[in-house]
Amino acid sequence: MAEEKELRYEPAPIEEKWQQRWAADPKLYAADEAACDEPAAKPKYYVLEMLPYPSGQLHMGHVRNYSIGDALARHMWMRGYNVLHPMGWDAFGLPAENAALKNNTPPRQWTLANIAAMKRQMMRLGLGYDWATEVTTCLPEYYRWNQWFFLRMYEKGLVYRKKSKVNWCPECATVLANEQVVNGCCWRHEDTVVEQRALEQWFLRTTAYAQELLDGLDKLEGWPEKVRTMQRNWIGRSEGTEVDFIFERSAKEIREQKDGVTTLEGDRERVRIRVFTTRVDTIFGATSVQLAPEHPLVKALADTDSGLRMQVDQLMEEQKRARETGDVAAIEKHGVPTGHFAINPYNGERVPVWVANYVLMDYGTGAIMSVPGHDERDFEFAKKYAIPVRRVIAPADSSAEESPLPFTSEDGVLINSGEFSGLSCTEAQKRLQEVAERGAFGNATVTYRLKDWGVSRQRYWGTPIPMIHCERDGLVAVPDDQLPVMLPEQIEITQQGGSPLARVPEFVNVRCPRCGGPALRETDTMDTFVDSSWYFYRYTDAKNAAAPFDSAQARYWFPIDQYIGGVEHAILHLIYSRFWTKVMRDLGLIANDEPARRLFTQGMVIKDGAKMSKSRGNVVSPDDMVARYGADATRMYALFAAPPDRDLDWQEDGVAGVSRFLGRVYRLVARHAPAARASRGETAQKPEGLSLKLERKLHQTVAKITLDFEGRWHFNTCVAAIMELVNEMQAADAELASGAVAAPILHELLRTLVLLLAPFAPYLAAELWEMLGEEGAVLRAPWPASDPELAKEDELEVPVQINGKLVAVVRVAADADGRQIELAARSDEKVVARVAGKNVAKVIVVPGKLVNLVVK
RNA sequence: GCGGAAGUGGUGAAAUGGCAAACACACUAGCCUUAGGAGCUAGCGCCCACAAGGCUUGCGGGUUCAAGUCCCGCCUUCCGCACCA
Repeated sequence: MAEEKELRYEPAPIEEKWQQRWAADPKLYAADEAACDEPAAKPKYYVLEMLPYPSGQLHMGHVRNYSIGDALARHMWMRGYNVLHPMGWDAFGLPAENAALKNNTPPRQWTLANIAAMKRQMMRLGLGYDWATEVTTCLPEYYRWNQWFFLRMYEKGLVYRKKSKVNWCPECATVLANEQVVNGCCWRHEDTVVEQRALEQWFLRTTAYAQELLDGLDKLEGWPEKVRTMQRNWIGRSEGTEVDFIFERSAKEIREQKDGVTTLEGDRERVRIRVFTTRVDTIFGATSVQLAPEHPLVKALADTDSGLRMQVDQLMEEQKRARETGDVAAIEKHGVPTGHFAINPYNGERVPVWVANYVLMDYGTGAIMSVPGHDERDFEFAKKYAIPVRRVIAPADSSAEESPLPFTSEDGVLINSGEFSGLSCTEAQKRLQEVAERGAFGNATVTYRLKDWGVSRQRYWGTPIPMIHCERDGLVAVPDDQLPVMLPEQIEITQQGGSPLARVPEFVNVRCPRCGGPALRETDTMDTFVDSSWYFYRYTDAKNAAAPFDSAQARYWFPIDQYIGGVEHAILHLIYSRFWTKVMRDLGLIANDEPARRLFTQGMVIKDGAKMSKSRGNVVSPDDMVARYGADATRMYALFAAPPDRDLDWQEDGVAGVSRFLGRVYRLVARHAPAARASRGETAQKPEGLSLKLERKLHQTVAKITLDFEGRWHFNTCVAAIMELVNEMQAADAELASGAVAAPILHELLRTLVLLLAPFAPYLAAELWEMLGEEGAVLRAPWPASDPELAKEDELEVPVQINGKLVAVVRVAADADGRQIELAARSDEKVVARVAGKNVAKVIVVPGKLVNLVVK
């Protein structure tokens, strides 16, 4: 039959046709500028997917991420919202420099070519982005605002410089990112051990917002609990006490020996060792003080004690090696006695001062009091070195008197603690803090694990830090009117040491903006997380040449209504962006406290039970899928195969199945479109019979999908629901062909089916929309409403159980009351047979659900 | 070690405490012919030759008229954090 051939579904020509039409209509996915003035009539909706790194190839994780976001955006367009749905490129970063080394292609050229390739892939997938707002972070139009923000933070005291450790590969003679350190060695030179070098680095004072970042999490109800917990742990607030132990030697003595200036705190007569503890209630059990190997006092002592020096170097070496292999908790505790003593300010007890490899300089004060009786780690250490273990807390329930040490619970009572004996742990903590404050040897304090953000990178392909080093004036900020500090384009990337920028004299040698004398430009560039910390604000006003964005635009669009991306960004990107938002708010640029109201983290795409990776050889290319099955089938499969928050197992047979389904939809609509078209304008009569049956299914499907878009997001079951609807319509195909359903109803059935399909399979929906003779974009057609009257069944099947076991199913009217349902159940012959001769003790009737007879 | 998530057919999965396995994939049988990566029909958790019937949501308890779902204890897998004082 000739017409059969015409009905064959071939995605390629359809998708090509619509891709061209959409490309010719740049306003299609643009936000409605006029809507800003009438927020009540047309509310805004900002849906955002995390921007990709332009590697040159989309992977399936991207396809999944963008299919979710695009379905949501399309749905919201159809719901009549003013939608902002942008896309951009996280375009700075190391791979561009590596590619430059490998292929001798300049990073900019390599990056822009990758962007072009990926943009093509996105367009081929039919993703509805407003390309007029595209943001590319490696272009000066964007990164100049990174510099501008850096200067604003510098003015507010949120930027500072300090010496800090970096990973250094002696072979590459350059700095490595943490991810480039593999088992303590360089990723490119697997036999070369990475060193820790101390360099002057730039820092952003994220800790200034630690408390607000923590408190804000409670209000982020639209964020996954998992992400909020991860951030809480990362910020790591802990309340405790700082206490000064008095070192037995004076600063003067140490200074004399050292023949120089010490950096010790409290440069008075006595040297104080400040320790941080969360368990000041155990302080009468402190039997030693432990210092981190990098502690300034250790340095001072080691300067005059070469034996100590050697041993401390050894400890640092151990810490370093452990940090490199990532197995910090597993290293054996190891320490060195300094031979000196310190005095516990509460009881005057003289305890030895040690240096230990398990004490960290960058947490708390870099010194601890060691209480082996009530701390696991101190206990392990004390056992090894025969340091006394003393019990100072008795368990609250006295029967457990013999509880073994270390006893770490706070549910206890102080003993052997002088005047504080008898107090509970919590009471004692309060009292001891008061005493310390009165005696000026300590105070209650809060410590965070969160550290300031080191943003310096000794790299080429990043935002130049806008600072100048002048011999006369010291550090001088680049004035705003000299921004952007341009990244030089003609540059040779080599494997030589240090930042490539340092070898470009035209870049480095400048005049001091203050005194006009010769000066050197900073050659560090910024961490790429800076770029992604505020890019979503730029989308609201991407072309602005006078400011990062217009505040009114940002106020209109923010916060982001729905942010979608992978969990792997749960901490770094999402903390940095929250930090940046708070800084921008304090600069008066925006009104929101948080960047995104709701966050969704989608699951990974896996294949054969493992994450897709080149080394496993289980990578599926999106291009391949699109070429074989079309963009619609590829995207729809990504939504159908699993709920969006779970991992998705990629099975090509499944994509083929979705493609076959789309073919059935295509043929179904194509077969009946002529009849349906003919009815346009006619009003439908009240449906009955087959018409009612199909209408009912249709309205149930609309209700289900609408509800899911409102929050549950089980798009896999949405697709399944559409399949059920199509199956039911197809089963009635012959009757439809013979006119059993009136044309206006047939028209509504097909038209609504296409609307339901539009968020998931936009190409096919557009094609069928046109086939049905509809005008304009499906995207602008209103989302269908479900009529509850039509969706309602008039008869229900009610299962009947006896003692919880299914025995029969009876049909009753949908509005039957409990009595009627029970009657129907009890007159069923199977039920009668089972109940005969027994006593019905209880009858549970849940109208519309089931009947359960409790029989004895 | 701490924190979190998940364990359901051959596979991906579904199920406001109320008929477990919807919807697909794979498979089996049949039909069709333009022999296609096509279409259509039927079957498809396990046991029992069929039927009748029985069993079944990682394991063990509990709550309930009723548990995949709630509670307690275990096991396994995955993810995050990990000497944070």
